[in-house]
Amino acid sequence: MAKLAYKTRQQELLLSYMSRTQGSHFTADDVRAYFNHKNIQISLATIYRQLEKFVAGGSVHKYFIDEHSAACYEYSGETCTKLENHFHLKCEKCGKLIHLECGELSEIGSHLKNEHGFSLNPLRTVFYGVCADCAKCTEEKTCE
Amino acid sequence: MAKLAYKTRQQELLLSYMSRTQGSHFTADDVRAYFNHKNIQISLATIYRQLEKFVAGGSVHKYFIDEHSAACYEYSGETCTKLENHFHLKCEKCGKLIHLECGELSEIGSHLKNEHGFSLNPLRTVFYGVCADCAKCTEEKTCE
DNA sequence: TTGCGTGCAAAGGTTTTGCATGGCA
DNA sequence: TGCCATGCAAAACCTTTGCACGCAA
Repeated sequence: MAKLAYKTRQQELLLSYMSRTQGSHFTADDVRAYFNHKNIQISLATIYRQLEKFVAGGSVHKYFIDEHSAACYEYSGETCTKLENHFHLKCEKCGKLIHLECGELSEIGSHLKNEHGFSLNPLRTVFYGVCADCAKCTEEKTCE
Repeated sequence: MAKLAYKTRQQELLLSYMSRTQGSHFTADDVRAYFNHKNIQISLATIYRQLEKFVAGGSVHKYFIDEHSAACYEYSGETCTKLENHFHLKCEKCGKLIHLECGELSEIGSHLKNEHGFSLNPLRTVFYGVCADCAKCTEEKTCE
């Protein structure tokens, strides 16, 4: 599969963007907009192609939060292991994406593996539901 | 939100389709193709609009398995409770979608609720990973 | 020099929407 | 009759792809 054979200006730009946003997620268009704002041109097609390579290489993770909106990318640098207990919770009400570090939750993975032979990929899995804030608001009938 | 105000021919068609496919999932285009094959015309726009109403009403569940492919719909009839322990596992290798009934797994929901205040919606959540068959094949180096 | 990377524009596929018409109650 | 539902076509959206050119090694 595609490798990072050459070092290019665009690749450096993308890396610099991802370093500063480490720990949060971004879309391909976020990258384009960021550089466009600084009068630096970089093609969307190139961003997609570069991201695809990083995803294949394992240093960027890709997941989808909203049905047909843009794909989310998240840079983990070289410390892939740090993301082992990293889960994504998506609130169906307010749309908030919660990054959750929870060792207990990773037991799901063990259960799925041992009982069902399924190797969970927590980096791509997004848990949908209602976050604490929205649940509170619904009870109090103050939101929505 | 949109309600099933009127009873129409197209709505009956959709219901008849969903009754026979209960327990599995389908896309909007599956419905169109099925009826088109029988020389019964029904517009895709209508299917989408009808499905949206059923989803809002709670008797149809909607989720996404493949990134930018079509949305999946699943009819639960009037027995919504039956789907409480119903989870979806999606294999990243072979693309297979596994419908899993597991009481233990629903403890994730409890944990998320009690420890993190998050109300999981298992009907929309899809667990990504590698299924038993594909894991086996990878070990034996016979697949891919 | 070799061949990968880039940029542009066009195509791809699914879903939504505007508008006129049709049909339920 | 009044309003909702339908059908068609066009639009919207994100992403991929073909092709010619540029650039890294």
